Amino acid sequence: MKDKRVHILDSAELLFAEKGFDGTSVRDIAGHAGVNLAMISYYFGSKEKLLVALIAHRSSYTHGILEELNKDEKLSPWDKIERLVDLYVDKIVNNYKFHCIMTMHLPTIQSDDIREMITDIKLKNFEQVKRIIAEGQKKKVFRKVDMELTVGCVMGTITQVTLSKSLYCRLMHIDKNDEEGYRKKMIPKIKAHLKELLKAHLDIKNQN
Amino acid sequence: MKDKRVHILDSAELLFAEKGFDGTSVRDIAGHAGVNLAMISYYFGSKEKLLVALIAHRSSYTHGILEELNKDEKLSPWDKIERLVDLYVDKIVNNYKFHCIMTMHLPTIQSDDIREMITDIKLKNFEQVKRIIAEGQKKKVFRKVDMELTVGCVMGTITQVTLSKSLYCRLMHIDKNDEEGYRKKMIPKIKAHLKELLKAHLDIKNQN
DNA sequence: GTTTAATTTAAACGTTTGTTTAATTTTGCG
DNA sequence: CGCAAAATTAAACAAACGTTTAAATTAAAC
Repeated sequence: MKDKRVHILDSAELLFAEKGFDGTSVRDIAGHAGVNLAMISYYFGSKEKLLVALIAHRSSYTHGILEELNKDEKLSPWDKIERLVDLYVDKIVNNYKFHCIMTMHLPTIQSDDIREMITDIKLKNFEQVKRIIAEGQKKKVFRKVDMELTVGCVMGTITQVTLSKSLYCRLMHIDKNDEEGYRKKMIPKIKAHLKELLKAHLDIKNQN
Repeated sequence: MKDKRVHILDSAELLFAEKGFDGTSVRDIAGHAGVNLAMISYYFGSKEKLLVALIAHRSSYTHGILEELNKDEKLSPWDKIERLVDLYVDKIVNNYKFHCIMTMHLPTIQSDDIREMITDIKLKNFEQVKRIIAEGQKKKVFRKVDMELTVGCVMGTITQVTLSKSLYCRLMHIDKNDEEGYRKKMIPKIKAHLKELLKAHLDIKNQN
């Protein structure tokens, strides 16, 4: 059954996100996935290789979408910014468990291979976003901004709200256990805010 | 010697930030601090209580500074925003190890007490910042914005750049091992970017 | 139906974990 | 000095860790 591999990966994702890589034991994962302890070594080789498999499994398709968005010549720079915000907010909020692992636990992971792998994925996505901004600047629609920090701001805002979920639930009077209600309220809020923010920040007319 | 307590706290901070709470053993900390393993239990009681002591030790003074800034009636809303950015960037970048622990590892910490403690600290600081923005809105200098997300954006940007340090070093062609050079270049960059961003975002004249 | 390979299992492996113990050394005070 | 309290130590503790083993079960192929 191929299902078992996926079961293990799903359980690992959930537990790594909640308790961290080191805070999660192989027994935890096996128990949660309902498989024998030894199956994890049998399928993935080791706990660390399980993490690698998880990352590869989850981060395969993002880059393709960004590339498509970039190539679309029918869209104006402002359109692309809007789509970009939608894309990232949806992706991160809906896969926030995986996003937790990628951002929170990256620095604590000792394996150089894994760190390198994650950095590469991030760098490639970064380049795509930079190209969108650069295009807007070339067309004299966007003003000159610090591109790295502009991207960092968008990513950082989403990450912040995602990682400090319980904090923002308290601030915004949302029940933190109502996963579905949280998304329904939060996603449009973040999208609107980021679009507004970028509009003010990037608009060449707001030069100061 | 009181020094030994501080030694242990410093080592714990460094190692928790680098390897995470669960990724750091009490033996690691004792070894790094140059003290006997049993001293940690002797002084702090347990590994978890050591973390509590660390948090209490580091997060004592921030709130006072924010309160002072808020009360200062000689400063305009824009002045306060500038000072706020300076304050936060300096604080986070210079204490980025502690900041790592507070943001990255908070969700993975199982103890409800500690989580509650950290959330409380963050909430209090949050309220102070919101009051600054609210004051600017009352004085018709700032426009109406989503306050929670505006604060989230500032915090998120700094956190993003701080946590993904190695990524931003690669992006900005800074040697990631040159700690001092990194700060010298990065701190003014982040400050300038955030001030510019907030100027565009908050200015009542940029209504759209 | 027999044989071979793939899967699944319980048990055990040697380490490492956080914490405690009990003995020893250092310190502060009369 | 003498002596009690505090600090420090090496050793041991049981529990949990990631991984391996070798036997048992299931699936696939001929």
